[in-house]
Amino acid sequence: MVNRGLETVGTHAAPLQAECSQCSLGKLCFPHALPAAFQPLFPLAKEKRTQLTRGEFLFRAREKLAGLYAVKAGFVKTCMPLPDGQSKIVGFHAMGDVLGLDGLDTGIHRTDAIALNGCEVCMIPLDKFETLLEHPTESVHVRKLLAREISRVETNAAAVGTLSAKQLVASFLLDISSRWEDRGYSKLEFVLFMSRKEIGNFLGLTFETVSRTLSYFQAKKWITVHGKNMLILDLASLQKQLTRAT
Amino acid sequence: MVNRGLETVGTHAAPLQAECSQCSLGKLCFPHALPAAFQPLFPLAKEKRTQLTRGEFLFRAREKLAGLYAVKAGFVKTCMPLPDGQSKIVGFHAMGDVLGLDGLDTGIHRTDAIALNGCEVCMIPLDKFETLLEHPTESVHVRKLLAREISRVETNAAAVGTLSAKQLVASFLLDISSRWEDRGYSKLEFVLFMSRKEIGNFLGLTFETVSRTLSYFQAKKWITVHGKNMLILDLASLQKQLTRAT
DNA sequence: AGGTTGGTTTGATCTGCGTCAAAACGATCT
DNA sequence: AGATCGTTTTGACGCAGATCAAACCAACCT
Repeated sequence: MVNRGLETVGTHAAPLQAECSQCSLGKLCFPHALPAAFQPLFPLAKEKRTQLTRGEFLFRAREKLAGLYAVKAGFVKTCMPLPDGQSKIVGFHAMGDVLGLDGLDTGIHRTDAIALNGCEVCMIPLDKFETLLEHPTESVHVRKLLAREISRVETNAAAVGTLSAKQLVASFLLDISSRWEDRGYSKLEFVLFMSRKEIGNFLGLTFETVSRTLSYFQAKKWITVHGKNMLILDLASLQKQLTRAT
Repeated sequence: MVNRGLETVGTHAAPLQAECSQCSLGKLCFPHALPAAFQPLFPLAKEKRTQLTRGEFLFRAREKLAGLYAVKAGFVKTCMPLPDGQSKIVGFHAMGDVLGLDGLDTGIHRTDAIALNGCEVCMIPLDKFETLLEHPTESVHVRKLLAREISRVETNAAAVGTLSAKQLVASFLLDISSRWEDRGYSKLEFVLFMSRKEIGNFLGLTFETVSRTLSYFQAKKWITVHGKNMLILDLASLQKQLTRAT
């Protein structure tokens, strides 16, 4: 297998292995939609709805934070600009996800948020948000949102810096699958809402490698792909990719 | 150069490039020590001081969150267990850094925190922490800490998934350098407080590659290394590594 | 001192994935 | 229908970095 500087922590490796579904690299793609924390926060802000079309910016890096956003429908990607003028996708977001947290410390966004398709978002202006925070319950919710985002990104980072191409693509599919399931859709059949290029960018791979890997999975009869239409035939084999070596 | 699925965002690449020091990959290694937010939070908790020796755990993944910790002296690494029993370092932490935020949403740690050398930490028990949060000013500080941590990890992730080995090692050195400077020490001469293996783990490289890269930098007369003793001879050339292609 | 242990350096190979290239496919236009 | 454009697939090739291996060094023993 590929070993990029990983070390085994002998002290507690065995017991952890069994129950480590929390820290698993399955949850790769979306922030966990937080219905519980999300519900109490956003109804008040319902009036501020926006429609976006594919490619439109919800906000841009280096821009002043105007408020927080919740995705109501459609899909959004967040991208971090790199020093050389390129851009790296750091997350895909769907209904129920909250965006804009990245600007909460400095008041300035560090990422671009771009609509992947026609989508609808609502926003809480910053001042309204801050008065909301005076309620301790709201304050807790926001803290949880932030902590959860840390989990997501950290897990992600661990994955991208560690796994092989096959493992990355597998965990990407599994993540989407479990997200779909959480939202009440089929976990075995869904439509990818982003291009191979975007998947590659997100995972730190080229789109050719993504394509090849999907073809490989298909040859193994683990999935069926036609363009963006995904059908998972053998979930277990995909999951095994994550624990086993290549 | 190495291109792993990056795309250029044409719309605003040019203007960003100039002022993009915020999002730069320079700040790779530590969370930003937050003296401003840190000071008001922790004096109250001074009584709970702990000494740790090399290799000791401050807390473990899957353990219940007992409180938050502040590093007073020495160095700590945080590691995320992977499904296969290995472990990936997600951060190095020094004096002034706050640890334990990763458990704030679920109440359970997702990472191990392990002392790299003899070090001293103080902690705020969870209940005391929560009463503290009733003060709006403290609450804001904590929110900023969390948001800042998101920045750190996200920037990190973008780097590890994107840069070449030389770029990664260069940005690692530059990050430590700037941290040292922030804390009032020399930015050109310092002692690495972690092994090559740990650097490799953190950056997603093997220790051999880290070693080779350091030797390469030395051959170029950009640095001098003797074991863990680092002397930076040509900061500018290291920085150029980040913007230019290999 | 000599021996052991763990970290570091350096060399020699191997391979996964990036790169270059071309063909196939799908969507949208006229 | 055909033409154009972007996306996806597939192939051939090369290279950065992983792997295997051996030598070296420092810190610690006894």
